[in-house]
Amino acid sequence: MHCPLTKRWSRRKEARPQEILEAALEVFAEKGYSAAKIEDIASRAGVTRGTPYLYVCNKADIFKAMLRELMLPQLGIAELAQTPLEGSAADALRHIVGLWWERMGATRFSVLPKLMIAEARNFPEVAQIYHDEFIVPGQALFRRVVDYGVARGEFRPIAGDELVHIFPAPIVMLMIWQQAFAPCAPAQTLEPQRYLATMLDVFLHGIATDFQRSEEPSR
Amino acid sequence: MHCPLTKRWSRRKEARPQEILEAALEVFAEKGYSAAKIEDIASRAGVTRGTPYLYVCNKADIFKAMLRELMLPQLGIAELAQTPLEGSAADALRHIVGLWWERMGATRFSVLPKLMIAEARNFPEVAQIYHDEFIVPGQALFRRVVDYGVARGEFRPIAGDELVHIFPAPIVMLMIWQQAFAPCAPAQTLEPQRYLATMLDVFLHGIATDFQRSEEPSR
Amino acid sequence: MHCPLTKRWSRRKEARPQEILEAALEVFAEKGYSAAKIEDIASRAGVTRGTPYLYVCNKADIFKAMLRELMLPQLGIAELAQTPLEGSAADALRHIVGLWWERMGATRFSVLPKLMIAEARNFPEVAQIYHDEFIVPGQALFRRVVDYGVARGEFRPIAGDELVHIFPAPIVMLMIWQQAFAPCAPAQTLEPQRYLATMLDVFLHGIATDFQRSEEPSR
Amino acid sequence: MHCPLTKRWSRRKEARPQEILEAALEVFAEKGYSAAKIEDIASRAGVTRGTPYLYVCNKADIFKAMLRELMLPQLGIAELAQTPLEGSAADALRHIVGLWWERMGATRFSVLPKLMIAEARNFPEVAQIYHDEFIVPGQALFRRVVDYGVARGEFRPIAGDELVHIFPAPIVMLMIWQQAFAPCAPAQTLEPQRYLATMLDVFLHGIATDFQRSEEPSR
DNA sequence: CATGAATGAGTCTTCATTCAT
DNA sequence: AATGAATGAAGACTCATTCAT
Repeated sequence: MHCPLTKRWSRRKEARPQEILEAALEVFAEKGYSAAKIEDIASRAGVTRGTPYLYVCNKADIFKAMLRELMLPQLGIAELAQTPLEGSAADALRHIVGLWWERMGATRFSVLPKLMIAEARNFPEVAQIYHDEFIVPGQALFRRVVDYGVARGEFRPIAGDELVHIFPAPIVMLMIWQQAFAPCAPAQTLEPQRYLATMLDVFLHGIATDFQRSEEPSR
Repeated sequence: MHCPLTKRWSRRKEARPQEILEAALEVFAEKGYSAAKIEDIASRAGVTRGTPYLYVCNKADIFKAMLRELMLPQLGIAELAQTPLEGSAADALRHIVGLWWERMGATRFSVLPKLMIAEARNFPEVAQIYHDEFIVPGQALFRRVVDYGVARGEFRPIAGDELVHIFPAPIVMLMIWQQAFAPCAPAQTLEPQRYLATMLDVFLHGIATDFQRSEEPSR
Repeated sequence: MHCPLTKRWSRRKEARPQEILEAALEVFAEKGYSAAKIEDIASRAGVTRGTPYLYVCNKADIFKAMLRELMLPQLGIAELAQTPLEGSAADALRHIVGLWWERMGATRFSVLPKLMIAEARNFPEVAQIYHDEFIVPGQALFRRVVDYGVARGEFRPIAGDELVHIFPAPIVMLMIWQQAFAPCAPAQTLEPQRYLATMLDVFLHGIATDFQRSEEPSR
Repeated sequence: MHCPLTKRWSRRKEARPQEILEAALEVFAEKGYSAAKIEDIASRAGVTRGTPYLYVCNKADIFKAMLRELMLPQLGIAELAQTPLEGSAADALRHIVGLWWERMGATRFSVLPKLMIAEARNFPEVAQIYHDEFIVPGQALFRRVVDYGVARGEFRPIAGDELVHIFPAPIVMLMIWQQAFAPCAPAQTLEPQRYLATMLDVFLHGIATDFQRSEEPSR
């Protein structure tokens, strides 16, 4: 028996799918895929058990839809990859890192790496999409700037295939830290801006040519 | 059934408990905690459903025991942390990275980061142990060497609190890559030795003093 | 919501109720009662989920209404039972069988036996109606003709209580065969007219008096 | 919390599957496939919800297994089909009908026709098995005897393809009557032996040659 | 009248856990 | 010590039914 004192529900056909995927993002972020319960997602979206099934066909589908339709489009990697390069390559890298953090690290999307790491093996096709539509374009983005810097004589020629993995690693690890381990070290707060600045400092020094280095001291 | 806080599965019969934890490691690595089935662990250990419960009181307990009693001890972080420092700090860092990869990255323990990232929120007390007994000593290890290098005039004085997060990130990401995403990019094989060498090259250049840098070119 | 015992879905708007019952007939015929979905019925009737409930108060009620108000009236058993008997009883039987097939066996109502057989136990009151309004009058019809034939000296006096079950059995089985098993034997097509002729031949020979038999060879 | 005063269960590995299929037979017979609940089957077999899944993989599988492993083998149609023919064909038919009733009509297997009629469309592959392993051999059995009777001059040459459907129809209908409609007509009890005798009388007269008929009066 | 979003009771199915053997 | 049959709580999913629009 329900309590008829208030509206039981209202029609939200337009908004519902989005609301459900947002709720799914939160719950999957907290529990991981397997431990998440549909009912948790539903109630966090303000609906009941059956409602998600009006929009998706099963649990795996919620997961996939959340990644495909909520996360990847809003990260705007592809678009970012086409910004014209002009001026200092170092500045371009700083700019990209800043944007990336703004769009992802500082948002609810910062769970994405954690989620994908946890579930890549259980959802190979989702992992593939993440790889193809996020990792690869992200690496290409860095690659482009690094090559540009090398061409300008700003950066040393360094093994690029490895570098595109190495460079983003600290940024991704920062997201993961905040998602997973921050509560374990309440004393030690990692301030993102400082962290990113340090990381950029080290990396830019690390790949700068000697000429550049003597000229342009660490900001 | 109570789960005593002390070591809970005494070694009743030779290798059995060890075998179960090894099997648990494999299965948890593949599926994650929630999706792993006790029966899978049991049969991979060559026993049946009921047997794990002779040594462990529930599923969570297998997970914790595997981490605390199988993984952490064998990584030998604490011991590593006490190696005497002499000679070049850069060499010390290279040595540590090499050892770390050898003991962890190249072994079945390389799933540890993935597992902990995935389950930290669901097992806060395990995450705490991982943090206290692995992350913190690991960071201390790096910190010690970096401070040593700074004292020697080899490294620039750089924000250490951030650096100890930044430095290990690419190494951890390499483990995660191999565990989670390598199958997504079959063409692109990441050769660990090259990867680690590149990463050390960039980092050591990145934190070297200008004096060092002109004197000792990137190996 | 109450389900009144009287006709419960008044014809509010022209043909709608009829359409829904026709659709229900098709869906129940295909799936059986339990496996049929209201939505299937609705969409086959060209309306949506909620519409049937404007005419009917629940699923069971659709089933009952379909049987009572769509099928039974159109079979016209009661009316058939009053045809005057004159001339040969054998011809009367042939006539009745022909009519029966025409009105039921060759129409969409030929699912009726299958449906009732499947659901009699789950819908005892519907089964009772089917029994009282279809089986009993049908048997009475045969009984009347058989008695007439016996009185005329055309048929042997045979246990009538059994005969009225036995005689219709092959006709009913033909409907069932076509509804349920025909797809299992695509090679073997059972031609109804031949089938009914053979059945009549056997039965009429079977109940004919010896006198009749020698006089009037099988049609 | 369960009541530990009595054994919760005992191991019945050998007997369980059989018990579960027997229980399934009863429940499916009462409710039909869709309306039957696994839990009903389980509790009728004296076990709990989960136990059937130790032996079958899902509900459809219970249904199929019950038909394939419990019913069809015990009906022994194939074996029956090989009894040697000697003496009167009429006697052979009487014998077969008697055996058939004994083995099927008078047992719990008499629900088989009802079940198959109800579910043939939902389980086409089961219907096919029923057709191939029960209907076809059964028809072949009758065909063989009828042909034998024709060869002996005992029976008229009659369209055999139809006859093999027609002849068993009243027997099958008797089973169906008892399963589905008997409760609708409590006054009218159909005594199987009388029914079968009447049916045999009519049929044997119906297919007898005139010569036979004058010679051997309806017992 | 009709719609169709939402509900939530009802089932199937899984699997951690127990315990008689 | 080990087994594995059985348990039963938990969770995914369905669908008859309601009701705001």
